Amino acid sequence: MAGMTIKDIAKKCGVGVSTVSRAMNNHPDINQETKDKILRVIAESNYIPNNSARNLKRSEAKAIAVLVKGLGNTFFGELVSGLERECEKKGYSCILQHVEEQDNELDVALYVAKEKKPRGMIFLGGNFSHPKEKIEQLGIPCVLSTICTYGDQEQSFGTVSVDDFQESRKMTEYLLGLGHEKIALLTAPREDESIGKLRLMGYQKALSDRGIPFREELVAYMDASEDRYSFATGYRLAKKLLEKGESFTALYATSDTLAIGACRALKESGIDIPGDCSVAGFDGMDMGAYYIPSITTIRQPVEQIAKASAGLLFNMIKGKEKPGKLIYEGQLLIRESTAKRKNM
Amino acid sequence: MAGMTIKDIAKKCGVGVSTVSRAMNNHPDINQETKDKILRVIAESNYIPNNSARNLKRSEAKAIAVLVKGLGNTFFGELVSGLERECEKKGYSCILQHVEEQDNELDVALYVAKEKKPRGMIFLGGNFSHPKEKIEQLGIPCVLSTICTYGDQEQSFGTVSVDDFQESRKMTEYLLGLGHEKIALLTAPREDESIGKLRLMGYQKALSDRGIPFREELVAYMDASEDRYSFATGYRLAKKLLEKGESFTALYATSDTLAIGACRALKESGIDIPGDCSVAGFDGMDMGAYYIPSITTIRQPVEQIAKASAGLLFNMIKGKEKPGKLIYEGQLLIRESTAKRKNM
DNA sequence: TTGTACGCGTTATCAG
DNA sequence: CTGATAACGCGTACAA
Repeated sequence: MAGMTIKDIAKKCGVGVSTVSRAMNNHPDINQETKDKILRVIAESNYIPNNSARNLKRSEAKAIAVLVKGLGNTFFGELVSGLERECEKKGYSCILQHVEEQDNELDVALYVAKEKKPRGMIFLGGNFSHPKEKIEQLGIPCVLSTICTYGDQEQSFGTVSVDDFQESRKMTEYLLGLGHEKIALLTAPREDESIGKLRLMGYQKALSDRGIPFREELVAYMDASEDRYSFATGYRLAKKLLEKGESFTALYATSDTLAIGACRALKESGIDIPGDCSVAGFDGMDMGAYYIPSITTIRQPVEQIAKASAGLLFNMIKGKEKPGKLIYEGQLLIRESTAKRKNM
Repeated sequence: MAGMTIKDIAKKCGVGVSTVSRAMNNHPDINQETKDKILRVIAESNYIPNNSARNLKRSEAKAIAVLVKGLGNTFFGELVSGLERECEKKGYSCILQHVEEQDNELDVALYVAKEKKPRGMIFLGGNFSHPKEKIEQLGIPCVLSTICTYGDQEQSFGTVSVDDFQESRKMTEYLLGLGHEKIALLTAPREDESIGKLRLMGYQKALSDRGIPFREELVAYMDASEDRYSFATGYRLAKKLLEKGESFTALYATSDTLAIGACRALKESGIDIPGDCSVAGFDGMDMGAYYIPSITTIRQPVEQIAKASAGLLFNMIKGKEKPGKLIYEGQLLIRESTAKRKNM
């Protein structure tokens, strides 16, 4: 039977609908025997409770929602798994919602909030430059994971991430330490005001600390409308740099995908990695370890970030904690794609 | 204001709820002026209709659901985009639902069917060996995309894919044509009854056509409980083969991810690709093109499959077409990772 | 063209 | 411990 409802089950068991409801939702006030019987009948009948009706009725679900913008970012996978584990521990369920690259994550969030009534929300990906007012309209605590916002203003949401500025600086310093001075940079669009900007600034800071002038010609910015963090973009940007005839002995891409795309472009120009040019990425994606050469990168501490994000959010839900900024340290993974500059 | 309902909007506009409903749902019987006014008020008020209530009330949504099992499979991204495009053309909306690797896709399907009331469903990924009865309980037309089921029994669902048997045979023949006779194979668990089995059979067939005996020692099967199509698995399986001391001049992995993992393992053993050993994959993932060396593979015609899947499903919905098997041809992409056997 | 009233499947409240 | 019944917010038949 297809369209079964709680009523059908009630009839089958010879009880009232509320008793069935109690059985399903682990309510305390119910006789164990009746409960067992009802659950058995439910299992036999392939009955599936209607979630729409549930959500409609329920004032607040014991759940949090996780909004993921932009798939393909493999490292979100791990993050999500970690988040799910934490939810389970707390007895919360975890609503996963994907947001298309071109969609506005906050609009989606508003819908999800209304439909699923979660008690809190975690955002992965996206730039997240939204008017404060609109965020507050959500009416539930929010945590941005992996997205470190630029600036220090009081925020209405929590934030858990690495310090993109410092980590980027760390990577640049590592490359400088290898003797590279002409370091090409592949990065987010000029307009970017979050991660991209911070990573760019970290790069600039490291240079200036060494008294090396920042050279705009060595930076390839993504196109705001067309590009994403993808292999193709990395390839295109590196190609562009090469065609302009820029000379550099290292290339630092602000994501591992970009780095891999760039490697291909370098290879096609007959440039050996790391012999002629070192290449570094950012994120610590799985696949960088399997690439040939394996990619030097900054690994984001995914488990920690997941755990901390969930922890912060749960505390915010309980009113125990105010939205704050949590920073975790990334790990510089030195692999095959980087080496000392030749002729030093 | 947070919890706004259709009533609030009605009050604000001085009209009845049904008029508001009509305005929102593009009903014909409504005065253009009142409609405009209502829509304006809605926009100003940040009102969001409650989807749970909508779904509860609506008998059937003009939508199809797409269930994706196992992210990480980059090539599903393209497929989903294609599907979405086709839906839009038909005026359908497209409900995307992710299924965890360890979850049962059919259970999820049952939930989604009940909650969102789509008119049809498309399944991506998974093995899909489910009892016919349970599938029929879904009560709506289903299409498996990319999953070609083994056997020829009459099915209750449609199927759009490449012919995994033939394509696998094609790849093996290509490798044989290069002079390779000892071809290692990285493939699905022994228990696999769908894609994995077909690809294995294609490999065997190609060998036997040439009178080359099938050698079990050259095949590395995934572990049913632990492994997936991942870099790590490819690495592990190739490593295992190497450690057993098997000698082979080509390695055919039944997915590009496996192939890339295997490349890494070969490299670490000092084996040059394709100099000492050719490597081939399957699927036509983006990243295979950027790998060094780029990976020879069978490219699945994603756009065609997406288009055909949607087309078949819509026809099944309209009752125009019975569930059937649609086969598309894959494309052998010869890239850098394969070459003629040395010393021929 | 518009408004009123009912019901979709649940859960929660309350009286038994 | 259990059952009837009132919401939840919306779409829609039907009446106006």
